[in-house]
Amino acid sequence: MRILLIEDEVHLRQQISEQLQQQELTVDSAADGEEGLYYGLEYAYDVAIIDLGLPKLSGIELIEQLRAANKDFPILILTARSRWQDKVEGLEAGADDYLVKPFHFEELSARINALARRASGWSNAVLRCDPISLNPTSQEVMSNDKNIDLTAYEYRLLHYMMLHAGEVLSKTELTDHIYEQDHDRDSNVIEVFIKRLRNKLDPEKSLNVIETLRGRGYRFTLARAN
Amino acid sequence: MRILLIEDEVHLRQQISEQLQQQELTVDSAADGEEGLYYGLEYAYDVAIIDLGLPKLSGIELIEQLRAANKDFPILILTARSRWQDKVEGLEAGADDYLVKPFHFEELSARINALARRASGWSNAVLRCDPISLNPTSQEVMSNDKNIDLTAYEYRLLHYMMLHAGEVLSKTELTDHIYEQDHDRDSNVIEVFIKRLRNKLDPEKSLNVIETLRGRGYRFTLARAN
DNA sequence: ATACTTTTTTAAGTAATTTTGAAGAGTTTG
DNA sequence: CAAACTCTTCAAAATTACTTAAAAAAGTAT
Repeated sequence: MRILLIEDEVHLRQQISEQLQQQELTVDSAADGEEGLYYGLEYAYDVAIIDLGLPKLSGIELIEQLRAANKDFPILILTARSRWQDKVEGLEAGADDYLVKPFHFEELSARINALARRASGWSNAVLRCDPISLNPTSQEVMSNDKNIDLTAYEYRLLHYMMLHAGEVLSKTELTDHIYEQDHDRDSNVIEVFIKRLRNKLDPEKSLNVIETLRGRGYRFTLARAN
Repeated sequence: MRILLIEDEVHLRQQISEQLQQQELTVDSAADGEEGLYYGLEYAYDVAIIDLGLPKLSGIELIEQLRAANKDFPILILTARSRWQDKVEGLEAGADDYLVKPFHFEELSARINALARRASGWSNAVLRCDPISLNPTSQEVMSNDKNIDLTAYEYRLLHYMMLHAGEVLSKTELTDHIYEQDHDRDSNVIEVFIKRLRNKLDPEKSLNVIETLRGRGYRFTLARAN
């Protein structure tokens, strides 16, 4: 994910930039409005962080110009506490959220993530356990970039197992989470579904996606990649 | 698409409600904050319109409570010109946009559309999933540059599905967003409309526009083109 | 108002897919 | 090796969706 940071205070800029990079985000930073505008128009960002008190081109003007140029990435504005009223103007100009300085870094991080998620239209993150991925929104399951068609219960089982990738899940626990309450305990449905999942996800049996732990349950062996 | 309208002035409420219904939107309306809160917590909406000068529970409190309950549909606030400053508070409380009374209905309509489509990740006003496009303003639907005549409910269904293109939508979710509250749950209307949409949008069955996920729902398969 | 048209809803039959339990084969463990 | 557990297969049963047609409701025009 690529972030555009426009902030004139050198120290704060470097601090934010570093911390975002530690979150494995890509950060381009600009020190004034003009430079920021250039970046904003030139590259594609997932989120922009804009300080309103900017030299050369004010934050508000910058936002207006970006929006006028049809740039629709989410914009988070930063304002000094003494000028917190400015944020209203900022929101009017097309910003999506604001933060008053000083702020905790966690707060900034949380908002960036929320903005990015909302902007990309996903309310749920995709579960990735390479080479298998599951998208809860579209309910699409892919293995090696190939689409896997699952039935309703196969999907439920896989979803639960991927959510708990690496954990040992007893058959009882699995039935409990996959069926509404009080489902017949004397049945081998889970075994049957496990079999089908193994077939569909990994027909060549080269991955060993689901491990059997005799007497204890099953474990989804692939590690979470996100 | 289902809208929650909370406005105490009877006349204005009815007027807005009627006009929104002409846009093939489903509208639930409430006359005070308490009633509005009840609806907002109970049902799923795509956008809420909240007047700030509300009896029983103020608009601001209402917004705060909805947000506190993790309701994240976009909120548009209405304020009297004499109290336009209130909008600041409203935006802080978690509203997404505002409109000062009196306003032109087209303005309201445009903003609702903009809010809804931004919330579901669309950047353009016309929903395009090649070769199908839908224009919420003119209510025109085109497939391969040919105009498609849809009935009111066919249009509502398609609009909602295209807004959420790629997502799995259960029949319950679809009825919830297309009909006002208390609609018969034991009915196969959705199936019937899906059938009609499939016929009209793609008579040759060459596209597979709407996919069935047995036991789970339907998915509009064409990808967003903007 | 009344007749006519269109749309929406219901209902019922049909078709298709999924779920499930049972039974036998296969494995592991003590 | 015997007991316990798991795998595999299969088809009956259950569920779910599709399709059609006609009744009901809503909307228009006369």
